[in-house]
Amino acid sequence: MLDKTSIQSSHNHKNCMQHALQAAEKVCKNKGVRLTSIRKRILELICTSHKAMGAYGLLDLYKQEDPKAKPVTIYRALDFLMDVGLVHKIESLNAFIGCLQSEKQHQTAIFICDNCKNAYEIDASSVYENLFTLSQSLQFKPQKLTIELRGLCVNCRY
Amino acid sequence: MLDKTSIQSSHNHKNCMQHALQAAEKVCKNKGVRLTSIRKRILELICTSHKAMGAYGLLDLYKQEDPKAKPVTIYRALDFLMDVGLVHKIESLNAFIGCLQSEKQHQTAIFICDNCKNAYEIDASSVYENLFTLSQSLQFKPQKLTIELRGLCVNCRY
DNA sequence: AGTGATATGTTATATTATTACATCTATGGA
DNA sequence: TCCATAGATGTAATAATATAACATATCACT
Repeated sequence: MLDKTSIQSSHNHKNCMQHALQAAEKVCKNKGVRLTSIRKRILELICTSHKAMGAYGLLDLYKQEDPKAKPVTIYRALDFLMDVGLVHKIESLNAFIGCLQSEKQHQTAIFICDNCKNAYEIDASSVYENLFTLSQSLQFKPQKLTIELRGLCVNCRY
Repeated sequence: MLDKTSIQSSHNHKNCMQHALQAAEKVCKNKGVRLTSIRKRILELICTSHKAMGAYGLLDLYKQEDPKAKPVTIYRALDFLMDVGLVHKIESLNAFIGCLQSEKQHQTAIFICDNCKNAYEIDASSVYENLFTLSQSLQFKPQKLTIELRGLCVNCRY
């Protein structure tokens, strides 16, 4: 689970990334789906930083290794990774981040710094509870929640 | 303020819309900005239903009245209307809805029915409080919140 | 090895949004 | 009233994001 320390610029990102990738293998195994080499590589590329990445940015990177890659190559990998819960789309940016807590069931909000572009997924269960209650009072049946906060992170706010 | 009754298919939409348009005039006057005829017409088109509308859908409608209209015509109007708070973008749909409570300061969540495509903006102040508290604990300075729930509305869930 | 399901390759195109620059219009001050 | 100018609109081109359709390849199981 992401905690307050991981939002610090100082956190050990190598560990952070390694953990995400190991979790990915585990999650795919459990679900009986295939983390093929393309999919794995796209996930790695996303996870190299906490910055949200656009599909075409990923394509540019991936093309360095496979010049014949096309947009659909990336979108297919992203669709898979999102289905499995290894990647999330940030709707307000049309961009993607790696999920650092893919093993656990999670109810998260995404905090996006408009200065450094880092995006952090933070547990927000109580916010979900709140929204579920509100849904109930409207007799609305929620299926997918999007909670995104744009602003300035602790490293960029001053 | 939108309340539980306005999510019913039965609500009187003519009133609903008229109210939104009158509020728009007021809001623009107060802010000293110009609700020109293009802008007003685009707002009217958005407000004719509670369904989220894409920019190109609006363009098609608007072209019936002004065949020379271009995408940028619509996007400029939408940008203005969003700045003033008369329209909101639904990020998860790349679509727009009219704001029915533009006079009041508001902290809302958007409930989107994936069946009938209606989208309702509902007061969610307590959710905002919750997220502000969470932000504080992360020393994150929030500037814009996006809260969207996709699911099934009371009219479509059975 | 054969079969069916899943994944990938390839081409084309759809959808959403912005840039750049020209022209027009509203508004306030001389 | 006329001018200056800021804001609004016109017009063309293009950027950025995403999907469709169909062919081929690969995996996993028998």
